[in-house]
Amino acid sequence: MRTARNEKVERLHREGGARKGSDMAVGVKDVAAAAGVSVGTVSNVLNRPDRVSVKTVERVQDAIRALGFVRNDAARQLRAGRSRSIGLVVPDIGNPFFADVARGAEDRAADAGMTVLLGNSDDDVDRQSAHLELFQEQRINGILLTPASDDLAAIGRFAEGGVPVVLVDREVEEGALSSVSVDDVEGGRLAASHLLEAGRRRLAFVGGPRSIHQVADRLRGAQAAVAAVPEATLEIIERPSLTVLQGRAAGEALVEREVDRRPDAVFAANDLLAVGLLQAFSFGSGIRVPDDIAMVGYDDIDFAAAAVVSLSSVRQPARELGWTGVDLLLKQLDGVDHDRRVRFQPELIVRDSSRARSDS
Amino acid sequence: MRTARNEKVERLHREGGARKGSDMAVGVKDVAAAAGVSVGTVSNVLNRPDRVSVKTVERVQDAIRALGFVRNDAARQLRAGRSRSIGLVVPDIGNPFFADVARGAEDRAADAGMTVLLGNSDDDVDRQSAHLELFQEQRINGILLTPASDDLAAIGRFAEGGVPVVLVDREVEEGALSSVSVDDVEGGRLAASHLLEAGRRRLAFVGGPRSIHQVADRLRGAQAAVAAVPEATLEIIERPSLTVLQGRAAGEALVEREVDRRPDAVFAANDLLAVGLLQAFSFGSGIRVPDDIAMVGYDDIDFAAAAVVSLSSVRQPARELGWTGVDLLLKQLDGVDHDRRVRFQPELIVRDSSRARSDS
DNA sequence: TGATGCATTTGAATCGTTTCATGCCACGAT
DNA sequence: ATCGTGGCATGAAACGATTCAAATGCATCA
Repeated sequence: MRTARNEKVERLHREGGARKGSDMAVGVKDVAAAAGVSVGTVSNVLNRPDRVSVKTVERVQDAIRALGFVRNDAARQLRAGRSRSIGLVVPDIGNPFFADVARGAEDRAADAGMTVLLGNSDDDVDRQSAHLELFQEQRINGILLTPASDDLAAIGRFAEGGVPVVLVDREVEEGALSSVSVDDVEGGRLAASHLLEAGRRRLAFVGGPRSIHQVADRLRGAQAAVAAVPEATLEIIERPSLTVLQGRAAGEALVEREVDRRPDAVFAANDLLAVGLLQAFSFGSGIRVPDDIAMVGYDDIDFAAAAVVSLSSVRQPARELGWTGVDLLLKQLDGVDHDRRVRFQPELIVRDSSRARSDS
Repeated sequence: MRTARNEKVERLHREGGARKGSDMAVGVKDVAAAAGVSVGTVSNVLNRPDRVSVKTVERVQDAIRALGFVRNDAARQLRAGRSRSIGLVVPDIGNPFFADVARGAEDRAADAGMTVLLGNSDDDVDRQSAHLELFQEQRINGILLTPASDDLAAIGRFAEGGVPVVLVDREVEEGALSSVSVDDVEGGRLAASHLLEAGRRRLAFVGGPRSIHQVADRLRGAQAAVAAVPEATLEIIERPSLTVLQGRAAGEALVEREVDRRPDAVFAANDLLAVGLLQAFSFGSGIRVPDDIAMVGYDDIDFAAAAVVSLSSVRQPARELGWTGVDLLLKQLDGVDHDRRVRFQPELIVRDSSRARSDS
């Protein structure tokens, strides 16, 4: 045994430290042998250098370098009972909003020496649970999840199974689930108030299916703001999804209308809709933005600022959402007492699409 | 020992299968005890059900369900010596192109029951190697990497360390590295040829630093196409980065020019630049797209189709890039002989921004 | 009846790291 | 000289799934 080890180390040395191929894994035992200490000491150097004398630390670290030792995380986490990864399940990483969430999450995780496992659910419950199961096998430390379904019960059960879950962009009334979200009611209020303050009175809300939590909340906020101004009205233009195409269709319908039946301001439930509306309004439609119709979108995606008529939008801190989600998870893991639900306030970014009428 | 195990199982049963809390992990031993078989059999049920009698399989699976057993992947991979994850390191997941790459990679990985570890390098070599090291500790099966630096030597050394590496959107002349990429020279040629065929002769290329491999190639392709048409010219407008802002600045500079010194077509090195140019051209600039200046971008990001003047663009199959990258990795792992470098052909998507002059 | 072959099951050994009770040593106080 | 004390180092045990040589049961055939 001893001898075998030694031979192995010698072979490694002979090869000059930079091993080609990959047939042989260097373990703590090899390092220990090379440094002339015990495995326990090597482990201490790795994890609690302060408990080891300076001289020994150096010797061990030299050996680590010389042998090109890389910790085997599987063994480490087998012993520890937990891994150093967290799972992130979003509907679609291709959606810029979630890409930003992922970015924030990964940043925070990397700070903590943790790693992010990515899963796309496509809003499909089966894909979602497939990911959750796989992640669970990896003994992830926790999950950031934007749930695909309204069936939070299943997720609740999952959370009770011992894996901390943080809901992203979705709150749950009660129970053990943590969440990071943005106050969508306030966002809707902000948008509508801004339009009202700019002197608009005939507002319209263009939004996706009301079954989507976020859409309903944004509408609610807008309604509240409108209700506070006596002569103001809010028309609801419902759309089946939140895409550019739907926005364009909605816009074209408005263009068709008689001029005095058009709203003088539109609040779109997200920026994609808003972009579609903008497109419809610019095809020689006779509608000028913001002169005839002022526009406010939601999400403040990168393109909002880059649109031809730069789009006012309610900013959601997507990156912070991800960052904070992981932060919550980490605190939960450390057993630190903390808020289980963080709610951000949205911010209105005013751009050209809702500036005062040029002819006011 | 026996007794202790049995007590544990009984306790689990008493709690009704759905364990609250998380103080106790269910292992193969528990399952084995509950099913009245040995651990080896449980393992066989899990991994080679065909070697176990039907009756036993059922009994074991019942026990698994009853106890809520979840395989501990750490132990599994410790024994196996390798994990079931692959690493993905991109400059920024917030960039729609890389988000799509990630999407494709994750799809393919999920098909194979594998999991994707995500890392953002921010084009920073240190961040990049931090990720690589972390991933290496996790004994990932391979890495998909869009390298931050030109220092492929370091990455080559890494690859020789035994971890299969697939470069994404970047090729390497020789050596052991696999890659998936798109033929950028051809993409440049396509764009320029298209503009030439539409009758344009005074072309301009707007592009980021030439040190970026992709930029240089796209330019090279465009130059080749232009050289083939005697009276055609190609002006190069160099820009320090590939952003909307830089595009707008370049556009404004063109607007300033005397009319007869302007190009009649612009090929932008990516869509963000193109969007910026479009913006500059539409501010009552007197430049109409495509009548005065035709435009072609690169990447075909989602917004290209949604722009006010819908943008012609050279499509890169981002999702396939990711998908194929993982596929290459998997083949490499299975020892299947296969191409180590896959190169996609780009595709030109023609939209309004480069249609024939309305007054032709 | 015993031998033979096949299908199934067994359980100890293994992977590489961390933990922790234990041992060793040197130095200062008594 | 003896006892404590504190600083370091040690190495066996443990984590949980997988593997594989060996054992077992069972049916078939000579």
